[in-house]
Amino acid sequence: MSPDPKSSIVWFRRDLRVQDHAALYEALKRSDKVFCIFVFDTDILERLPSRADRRVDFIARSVTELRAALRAAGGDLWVLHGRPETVVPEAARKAGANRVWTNHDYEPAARKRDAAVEAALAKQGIAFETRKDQVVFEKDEVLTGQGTPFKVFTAYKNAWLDKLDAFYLRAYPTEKYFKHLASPAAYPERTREWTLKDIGFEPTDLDALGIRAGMSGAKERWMDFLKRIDRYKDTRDFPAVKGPSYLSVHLRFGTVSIRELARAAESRAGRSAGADCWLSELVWRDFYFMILWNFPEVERHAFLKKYDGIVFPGDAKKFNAWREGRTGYPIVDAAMRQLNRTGWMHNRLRMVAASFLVKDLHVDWRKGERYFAEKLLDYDLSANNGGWQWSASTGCDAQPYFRIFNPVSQSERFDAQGDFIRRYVPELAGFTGKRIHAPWTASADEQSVAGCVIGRDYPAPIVDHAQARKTALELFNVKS
DNA sequence: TTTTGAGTTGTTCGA
DNA sequence: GTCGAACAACTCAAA
Repeated sequence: MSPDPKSSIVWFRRDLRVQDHAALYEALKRSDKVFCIFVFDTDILERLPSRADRRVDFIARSVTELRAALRAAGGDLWVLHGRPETVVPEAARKAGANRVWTNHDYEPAARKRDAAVEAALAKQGIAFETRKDQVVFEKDEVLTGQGTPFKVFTAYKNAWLDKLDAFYLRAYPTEKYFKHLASPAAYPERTREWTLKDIGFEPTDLDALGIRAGMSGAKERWMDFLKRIDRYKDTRDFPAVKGPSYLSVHLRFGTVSIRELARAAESRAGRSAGADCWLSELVWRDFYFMILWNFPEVERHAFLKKYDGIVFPGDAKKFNAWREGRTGYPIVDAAMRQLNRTGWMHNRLRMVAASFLVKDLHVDWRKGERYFAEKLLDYDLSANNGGWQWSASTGCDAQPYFRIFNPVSQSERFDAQGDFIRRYVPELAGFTGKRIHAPWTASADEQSVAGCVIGRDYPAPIVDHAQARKTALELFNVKS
């Protein structure tokens, strides 16, 4: 059947919503009939170590909600399972579409995938159209006066804020054109109710963790954060306090629009220190997407080339102790146990844990970065890599490498009462607020009273921070 | 081309 | 407890 010139496909990926969606809006506006698809990519799924995967579960739930929303709008969602370069062209052909719309993805692997899909579509005479959607400003929109990408954040942020206006924050009113959604009956195959089991996966503990997927889950967290946004600056650094937005996972999968969030923050600009501070975090997000696009080699290499050749002597024993939360440094162990148990870690602790692995245990930052990638529900290559390289002093605008976090003073500053530590390292709960940060300094009597003998009930520190700090300084003292 | 000011989130030391 | 300086010298971005 020859393609109907007025039919197109919208391919949903990390943009699992119907409102304010760039590719969906463009497709609806320019076509008479729009078919929606989502692809469970077997190239990705087959590499996952477990059949019970929180991210797959989160996506599946979000896809289910997306399908219901599209159905309510008169359309449908066709859920496919296979390799995108095969199933996307096949779907386009079956639907008689001559155009496939999707939103930009900036990760190296995704860029490769999209190039392959585009080539496969071109062979069939089908166009591939993409739009910016997951960031406010993308790869080449905010540049230095020289037309080059920024490499330091503050200058980037100033230019970003200068350029920002209502145009860039406008919502794409998809609902205006919902009448162009292809009706369920128009789909070449009956789409059906669909579950995790269909792709060989199992449900996880998202409910027990209080994580609600989909647009409704995003909205719930967003409404809750709006009540707290003015206090964000003062509360965000304390892991025992409900300070963050907890929206990272929703930004990861696009169950909420970045424009909607930035618009709300921007509308408070200058009147709310909390909103200004949070907007700045959204700028960081754009910044790291921009860096990853312009310098894709950072995925595997140090951004600062002079540090790329460092051989990190930290061994598997140390790495395993870090992973399992038994380094003997309570704040680090609590952070790692939070990650292992919940798939999330507070931002302050991501820095503490990363600094500790690299600067105290002298393990290559890439190993830590990969471990976070495996565990974090909100894992995003750009932000995770950027954050790790920043902590490791190998990244953008590395301040001098001798800025090394002290795990005890960080603990005293940001978890003063030890509430967070007690939550995740209950064996230390008997120690007083002061001692809990460095329990090895407690006397035998104190340990006995606390019901926790160091070296028996909780590990003694596996490294001495002062000594490890010196070693790190030597490790990084390389000539450019 | 040269100059100038500045760089997310810090720590330690000594007064 | 608090404060300022040192950490060591480089890179970035704009003027």
